[in-house]
Amino acid sequence: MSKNENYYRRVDLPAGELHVFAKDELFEAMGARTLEMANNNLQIPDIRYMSYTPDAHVGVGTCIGTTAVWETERAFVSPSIVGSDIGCGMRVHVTNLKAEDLKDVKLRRKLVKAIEKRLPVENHARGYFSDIRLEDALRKGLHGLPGKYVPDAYTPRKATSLTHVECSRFRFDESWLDRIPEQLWHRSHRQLGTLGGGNHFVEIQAVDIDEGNRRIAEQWGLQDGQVIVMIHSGSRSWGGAVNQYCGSEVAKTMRLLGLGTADPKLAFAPLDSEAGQAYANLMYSALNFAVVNRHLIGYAIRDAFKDTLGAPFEMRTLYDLMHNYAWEERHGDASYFVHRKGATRSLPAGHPDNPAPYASTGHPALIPGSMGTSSYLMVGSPEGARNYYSICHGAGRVRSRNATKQLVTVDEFASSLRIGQDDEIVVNHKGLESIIDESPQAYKDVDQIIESVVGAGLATVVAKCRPMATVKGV
DNA sequence: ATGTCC
Repeated sequence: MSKNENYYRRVDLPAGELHVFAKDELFEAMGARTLEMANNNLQIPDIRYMSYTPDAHVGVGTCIGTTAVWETERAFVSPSIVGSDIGCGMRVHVTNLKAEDLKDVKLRRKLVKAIEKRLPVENHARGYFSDIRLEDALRKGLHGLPGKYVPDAYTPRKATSLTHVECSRFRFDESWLDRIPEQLWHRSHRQLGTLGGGNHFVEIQAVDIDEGNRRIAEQWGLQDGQVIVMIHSGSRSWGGAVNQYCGSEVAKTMRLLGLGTADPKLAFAPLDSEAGQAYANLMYSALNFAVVNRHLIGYAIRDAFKDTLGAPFEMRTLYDLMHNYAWEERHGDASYFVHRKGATRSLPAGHPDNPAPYASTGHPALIPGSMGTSSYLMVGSPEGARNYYSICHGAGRVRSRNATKQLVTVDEFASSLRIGQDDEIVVNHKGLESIIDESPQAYKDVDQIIESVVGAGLATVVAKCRPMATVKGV
């Protein structure tokens, strides 16, 4: 780590201050368009704080990597600063396996096949959980699931399904659900327990503990070489339904109140307006969907492991958390409405908002890398308060899907996954052509992102997680 | 991201 490196700067834009947490070369690579977008977002009335994490890049209306904060009493809510996949986030399960148990590439292939059998990954796929009512999941989150799906039977010594999550149930005014048209409801039926496409994935990884945080790693129950399962998915078409219905409501309100910026795609409304309330309440239903969806993906993977390995198998939940959402948080003595779009909350030890099991360590912050590269388990630092405890959400895209398809060959992609070697990262796609836009060259180097977060003092590394097998949608 | 244009 170079001593003269800067990891933070304040950028004074015409509309206000943008705080950027990134090492110099990452900041310089962000480009003028990211600053233009910040300047538009800073024109939303009464905004109190806005920042970019080092993985920030251009998105629709608002950059992915944004944290934007209002005081709750005069808050605006913005579908653009939540992002299209409401509730998108990460989940990690800790197995009782060691990496050497999965050393045989044939076994990893068998495992990937077993996962595909229980986890629909193709476009338009229906989920297998036909006895779960969509309404119950939307209203009550994990508490709306039948008992058999809260699989603590797999974690006999410790119940972790409901306690080791950022939030097991988002409460909201459920009468807003009636506003969603029947046709949009229909799309979401039987979609719980499906992976989705794009950057969503399930990955089997091996843990490498960082010496500096070995004590915390042990308190989290992690050991070197331990196999974990990392899940990245969101609210599928239900989030889309919420955006579709609320998008037009928010647009109406903006016209009525004469609100807007240079970017017509940047949508926002006062939180206490009719449209703001519609969006906030229905957004919470989508957060419930996303948490339940990742939970059920975990449930399916447990069964796949059990089918493949037999033997006593455990897969307790380490944590589930989001990186596309907005909600109320207390900071100091005041209440704030915090938006995170491609940003992860990372609370330090002792912070009162940690779930009970992580009160004394801080909760795990789950940061995925790109395909073929490592992922990270982080923990927040007290100094993270200066950024409302937001850190990065992953590597961050560096070139478009089309540009990546132009640039990267199938052979290059295959070699980055070490296809054909003993330590091959097994992928569920026979041909890599269809997911070449997810190759590592589409993304920034996650190690540089992590170095920036650590260098800025926002969080520290607890473990680096090496990929062994990956399941992707299309 | 998304039954990615019913």
